[in-house]
Amino acid sequence: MGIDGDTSNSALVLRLGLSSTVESPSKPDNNHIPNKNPSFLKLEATSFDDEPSLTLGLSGGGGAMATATQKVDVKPAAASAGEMYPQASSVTVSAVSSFSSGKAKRERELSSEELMEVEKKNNSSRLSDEDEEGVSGRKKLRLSKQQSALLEESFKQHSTLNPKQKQALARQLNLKPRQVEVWFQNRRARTKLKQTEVDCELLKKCCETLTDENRRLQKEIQELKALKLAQPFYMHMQAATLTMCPSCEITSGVADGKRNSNNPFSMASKPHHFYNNNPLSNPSAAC
DNA sequence: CTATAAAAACAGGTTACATCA
DNA sequence: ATTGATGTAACCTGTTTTTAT
Repeated sequence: MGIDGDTSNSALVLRLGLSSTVESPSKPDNNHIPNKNPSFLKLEATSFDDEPSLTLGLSGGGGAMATATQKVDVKPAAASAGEMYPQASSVTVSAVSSFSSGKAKRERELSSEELMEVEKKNNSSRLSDEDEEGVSGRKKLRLSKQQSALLEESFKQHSTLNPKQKQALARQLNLKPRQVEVWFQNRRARTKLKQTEVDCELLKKCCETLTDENRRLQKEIQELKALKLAQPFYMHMQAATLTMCPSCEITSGVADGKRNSNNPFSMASKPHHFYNNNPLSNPSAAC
């Protein structure tokens, strides 16, 4: 049984190594991110700079102060996209305390996009659908077939997006950049999950094979032990030949011959008979 | 040149909702 | 009509990388 664990472990390590190489492309691909901000932010700002809530955030100059103010006013917009902005400012105050800092960070991005998007919604039939129920809690939209297809298409080309691509795709799909971003994140995760499942199946099969092999070898050992007990004499020679596979045995035959000449019990041929007749004595896979 | 903080992006995990059998 | 399973959008948290100071 100890053998089982050992072999499967080594197989596991090997396999994981392979799978990790499969997944690797995402990181190197992300290196286009660095110089995105200037143009990206500018674009965002121009598209919605007439909103009062935005001016709050921007006026902070980008410090902790700015994030705090944005955290306050953004979330209601996200939670209730269909509602008017005037309401947002009043609702937020009560909601602020429950937001984590991480969330606030994300909302900062969302704020600009959200505002821009809500504006769009007035003329977007598909987005206005979810507005109606987005009054409380998390809203969940279903992407249309076309949107999914386009996202898939884009994902095939590159599994990560730079800000410009994200922006363009979002415009094309009439979605928020954040939604595109989330979709890609989830899509990457699904891809990885699938790959992991495939790897897992492979490992299972590998494990089964090794288990069978192990069982077979254990059985063979039992047989040989039993034989040893039954024929102590014989086992002297057996010991010499047991570790050899048939192909090796040919070379050992010479040695046997030499030894046989001196051996009063010259039974050189016996081992061969043994091997030929014993169904358990298959050559090991290694040979 | 180095140290540091802030910002952005991502991975991994989780939650909540929609859909279907 | 109800319910459990499944898929997935949205979210949270921690980590890494980049950039500005």
